[in-house]
Amino acid sequence: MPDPKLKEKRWSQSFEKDLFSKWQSEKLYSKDKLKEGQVFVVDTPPPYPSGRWHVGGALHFCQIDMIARYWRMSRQNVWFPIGIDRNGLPIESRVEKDFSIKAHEVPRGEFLVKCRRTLDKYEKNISNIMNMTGLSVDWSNVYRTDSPEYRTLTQSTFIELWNNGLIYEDTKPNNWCPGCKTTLADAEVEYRTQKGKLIYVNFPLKDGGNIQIATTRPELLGACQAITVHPSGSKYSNLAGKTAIVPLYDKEISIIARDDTNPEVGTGAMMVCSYGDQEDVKVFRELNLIETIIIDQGGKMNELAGSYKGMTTKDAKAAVIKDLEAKGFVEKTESVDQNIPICWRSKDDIELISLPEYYLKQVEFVDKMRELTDDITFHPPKFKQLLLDWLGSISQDWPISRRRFYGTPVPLFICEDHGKFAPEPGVYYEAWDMKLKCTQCDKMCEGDTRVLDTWMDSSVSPLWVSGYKQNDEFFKRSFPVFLRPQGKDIVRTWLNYSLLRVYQMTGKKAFEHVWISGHVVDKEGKKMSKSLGNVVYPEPLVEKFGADTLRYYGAAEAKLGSDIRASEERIAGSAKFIQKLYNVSKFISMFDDSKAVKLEPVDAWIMGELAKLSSRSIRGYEDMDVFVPANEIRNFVWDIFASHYIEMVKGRAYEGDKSARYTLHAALRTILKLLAPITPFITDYVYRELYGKTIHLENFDKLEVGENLPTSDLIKFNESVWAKKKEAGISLRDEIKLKVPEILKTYEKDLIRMHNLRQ
RNA sequence: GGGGCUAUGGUCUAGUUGGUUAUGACGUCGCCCUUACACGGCGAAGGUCCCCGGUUCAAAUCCGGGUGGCCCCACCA
Repeated sequence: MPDPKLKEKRWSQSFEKDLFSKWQSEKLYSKDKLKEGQVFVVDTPPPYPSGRWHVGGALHFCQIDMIARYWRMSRQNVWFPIGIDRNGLPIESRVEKDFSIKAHEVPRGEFLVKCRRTLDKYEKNISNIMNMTGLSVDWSNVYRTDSPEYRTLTQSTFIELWNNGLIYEDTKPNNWCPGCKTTLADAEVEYRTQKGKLIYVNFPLKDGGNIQIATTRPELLGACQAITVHPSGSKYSNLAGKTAIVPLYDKEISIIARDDTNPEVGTGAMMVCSYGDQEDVKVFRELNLIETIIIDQGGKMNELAGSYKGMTTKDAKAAVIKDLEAKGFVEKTESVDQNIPICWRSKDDIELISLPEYYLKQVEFVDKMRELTDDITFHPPKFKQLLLDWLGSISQDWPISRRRFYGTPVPLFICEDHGKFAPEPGVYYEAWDMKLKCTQCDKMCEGDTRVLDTWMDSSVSPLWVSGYKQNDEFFKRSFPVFLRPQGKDIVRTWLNYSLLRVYQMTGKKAFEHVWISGHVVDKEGKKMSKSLGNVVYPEPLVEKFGADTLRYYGAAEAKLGSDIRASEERIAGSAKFIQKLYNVSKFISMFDDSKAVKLEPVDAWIMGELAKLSSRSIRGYEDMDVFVPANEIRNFVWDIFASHYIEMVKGRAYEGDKSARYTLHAALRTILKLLAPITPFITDYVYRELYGKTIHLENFDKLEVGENLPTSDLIKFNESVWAKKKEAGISLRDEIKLKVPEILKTYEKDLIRMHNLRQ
């Protein structure tokens, strides 16, 4: 048996580290390597370092890397940048937790330093995992959204929009998180279901009698300004125009007829308080009622709540119910399921409070956004609907200011005489900590103390990575961005806001393609979370199985758009394939490569099958679903190439047959290249050992698709011979008397030898 | 309340425009160290393709209804 060129007995993940440092020192993925002409930019999601990454984050980026690697081998000029998203609430709540402090209670500068250091710490964890898993990263070009340069871009876009009137300030009721003490956008609101109490309260009428109201928010009684009833459909319709008295507060309010009060719901009469829900907001605005805010910014009752002052809303609710019951106002109490709006970060209950905030116009852009989506290819197509659903639900402009600290400062300054003004764009303004001369007088003016919603930063990432306002020449070659890959959970935020912002700045769609993946969940299909204790971390898995195994698992486990259930058992299964690939390579490495010659029939057959494999795999890659090539290649390598072709051709290969040796190597090169985006380590290892250069700068082979291939007949025949020998109780190398069927006559020579057939 | 997605052997998963005995993996059970590989080879068992109805010569695949799961939206006071 000839000596294999591949010396190692088996593939070991310990070879991976070496290869990764080679890639880095050879600058394989460097931005400088880009050539003239169009650049295919991947708007890689900048991960947020506010905690340890679980295996889902790692697999998500591996998949994105596979796509980027495919396009790099296929279209060459691919820019795959890595950024880190570092602004906003997540890091602030992390720091508040880690240091047991409240952001509002420590000096701002000190708090910012703590945030930055904590970000650095968690960022290391992420970059470490990115390196371990073999991402094709150019670390010399990493960007951070909290850098002065990036924040300058965010501020420049803000200033331009402000000057164009697309950003305005207004005071309107908004989602308020009492824990974070800031306004939130609708996209930052989540919902929690809970059992609540529906209280039926009798409101006395001024003229005698009662009107009954069902409410889940009795603590808001003090802010009650009206009662509405349907004008005709309700038993209370005839009370419209009368006056009722608010229990406990002895305040007179009117009963008003409104078409949109559903007579079927509750008692048919609704109390309107500022603010229980969005419906209250609407009624207040339309009826011009005077707003009474009885919950303060910390989520506690204020003096307008009377004797309940200082209580949390929860305590106040209990106290109010008790008092109502004591005084005989309560008719009955029912238990109901409620959907409570909560903060995406702190999970505190959200209250509706009005404060002056800055808004970016989005309502008037919704139709345009819809139009843009028609010109973008979604992978998988079905997830386009996620975006359309969200667009359909947009009913108000985007509040973009946050009363927080670690974010891009609102770049506005306030002149006592001339009002607010925006400075010149193109420079970074730490507005809360500086003064600027008014544009119309000599006064030095204070800057706004608020910061921008994080999504104001991350939504311009497509502009940043394509060189907008930094490098006009590069921007021309790379915009619109070729691909936006992201998870389905941030469609309503990152995707939606990016399309909006980029359209507002450029008048164009941000992306040609959008790739949206499912989640990685635990083995029962549940979301991973620390509180459930079901979090799987990637580092031990990489150490145990290697990056290629984990990556292959991430590609082959589920079709694009489906969730992946993390399972160590199944990762172990992927390791087997990596090992199989190594063994096949090692076998072929026993033989010298050979020039193309006239191929023997069996060799021509496998080249035809290889061409089919190649075209199917590439079709999968072009659809950006790595599931397809991963499984196609596996099935081919294992079930056709190794089991049948290699067995058939072995004899000739040992004898030095040129056709066999050429075909073995040609097939191996094609297989390795097709697999290189998914398993970049083992493919590069073998390619370098056997062919003397890196695989990652190669192109895919163009092969002629074979037709009328005898594949199924060959497989069937081989299986029948194996079965017969087994039945006869003889070894596979023993001779057997068997005729090669007519249809396989062309392959007779190799078949006779493979099975030791006696004719 | 509305909408979307989904439902395939013990577990996970494929199935392009409907077409002969439904894919593969993991696991299970036999037999085998056959000159790349025992993290292997060969073989086997295991499925009413969620349920009901319809279209069709023909449906896991299309249509309608139902049930379960996941997700999104919404003003149930």
